[in-house]
Amino acid sequence: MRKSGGRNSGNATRSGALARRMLGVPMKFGEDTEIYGEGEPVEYAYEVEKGAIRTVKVLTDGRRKIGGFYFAGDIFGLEDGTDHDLSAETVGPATVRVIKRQTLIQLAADDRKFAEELLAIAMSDVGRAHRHALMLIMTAHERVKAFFVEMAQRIAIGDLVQLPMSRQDIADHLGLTIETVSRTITALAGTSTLALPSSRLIVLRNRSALMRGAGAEFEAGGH
Amino acid sequence: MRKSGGRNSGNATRSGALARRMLGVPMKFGEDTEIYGEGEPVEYAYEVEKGAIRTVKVLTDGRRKIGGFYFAGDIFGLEDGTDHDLSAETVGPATVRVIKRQTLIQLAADDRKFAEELLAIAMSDVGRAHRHALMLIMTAHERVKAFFVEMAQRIAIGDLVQLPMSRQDIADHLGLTIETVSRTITALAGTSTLALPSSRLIVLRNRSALMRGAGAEFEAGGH
DNA sequence: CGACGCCTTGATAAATGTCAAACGTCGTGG
DNA sequence: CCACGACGTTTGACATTTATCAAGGCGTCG
Repeated sequence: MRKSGGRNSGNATRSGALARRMLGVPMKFGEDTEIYGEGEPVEYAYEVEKGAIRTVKVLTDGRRKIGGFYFAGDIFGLEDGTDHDLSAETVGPATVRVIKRQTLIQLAADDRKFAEELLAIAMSDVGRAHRHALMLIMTAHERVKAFFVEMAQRIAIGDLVQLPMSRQDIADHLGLTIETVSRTITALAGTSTLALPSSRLIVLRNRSALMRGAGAEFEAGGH
Repeated sequence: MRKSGGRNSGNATRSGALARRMLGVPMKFGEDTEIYGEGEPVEYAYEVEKGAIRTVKVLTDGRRKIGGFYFAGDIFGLEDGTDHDLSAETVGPATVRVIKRQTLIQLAADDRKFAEELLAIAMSDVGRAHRHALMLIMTAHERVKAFFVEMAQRIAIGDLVQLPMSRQDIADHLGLTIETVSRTITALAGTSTLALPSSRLIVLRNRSALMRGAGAEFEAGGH
């Protein structure tokens, strides 16, 4: 379904809770590669070391939903229940630290500080999921703006955002069609809110215009 | 904004992680009463003992979003960060167990089993938020159906669902207008998928028709 | 009995999705 | 080195869904 430029996103290797402790085994994955599938048992937790990951759910009628994107330093795959609710795939080539869920729980039991950190990660995931849900009740323009605000916070280098994901991925994350996303981005470029040297390269020209109406409360809490 | 019949939802007192351990102080609240406000510091965690709670966010332009509903046995208020992202209000008169967040963390540190349970609660919240987000990308009909499927799982007594919340609450939870919700419910009653003896009383007449297309994956995982 | 709030229903407008085609970029092969 | 082809993206015309505006019904409580 994809091929795209093998250009991988420029976000540097940020270290997260696992990397700092040298936990887990780094594994490399190619582009558009499944790391775990929907319905598979939850056995591991993962931390992105390099690249980007998306969690995906495909409905029976073919519609696709992207639960979230994970970048360097982010942890994913932490779910309750026995089976994964969504599958996880690489957006581009990526390196991921893998650790047994059971090991993680064990470590948490032995190390109180780590336990708190783990709980904090789970709770911040709750916050992220809530913000995502909040975003989905807004208009198409607001959703797209909110998406860029989030990307600005998470993967911007200065005013530059190098998008690792396709328009289709963005659309599936925002619950919109690719056409609506494309039109909205064009409109934002028209008002000089942002500029796009290429479709995957976004320059933030006016952050306050971007924030305006884009949830208006995405700065608070900053996760 | 509300007055409604003081009829409180019939769901019995289910006990959750706190009540089972006799933790926290039970407090009574009247209808439509704020338990904590958006922006307030996160100091306590809460468990519903009786009644129903909604978490609310009001956007600057007046739009209202309901993050979720919590019923007997459910825990809410567990957030990371220092401030609440959404406020919490009673839907009808309710009893809520209140416990200091710090106490909870302390307990978790001492009791490994409890720590795991706490982590599981946070993770299941993530799951719920994801399902909510998933629901929000579907059509109005599907969202309403999914809502009733969820209610059927969470507060049904047999085939009877006694809704504690107003149409407006449902609309704000589903990201729809009250009119669209109303029309959709009428349509579902028209196809005998459900019957409504009164606006707050729903009889599930055809669960499979309700599930059909309503996410189709809401049974799996059952939280 | 009357008023108020909630819910439903109807007519119309606006937003977004669908279908279709053209454009640009990039990699491949002549 | 250039031409072609594939794919992702953009743009356009039109259909559909949902929101908005407006009014009426219905039950509940004072």
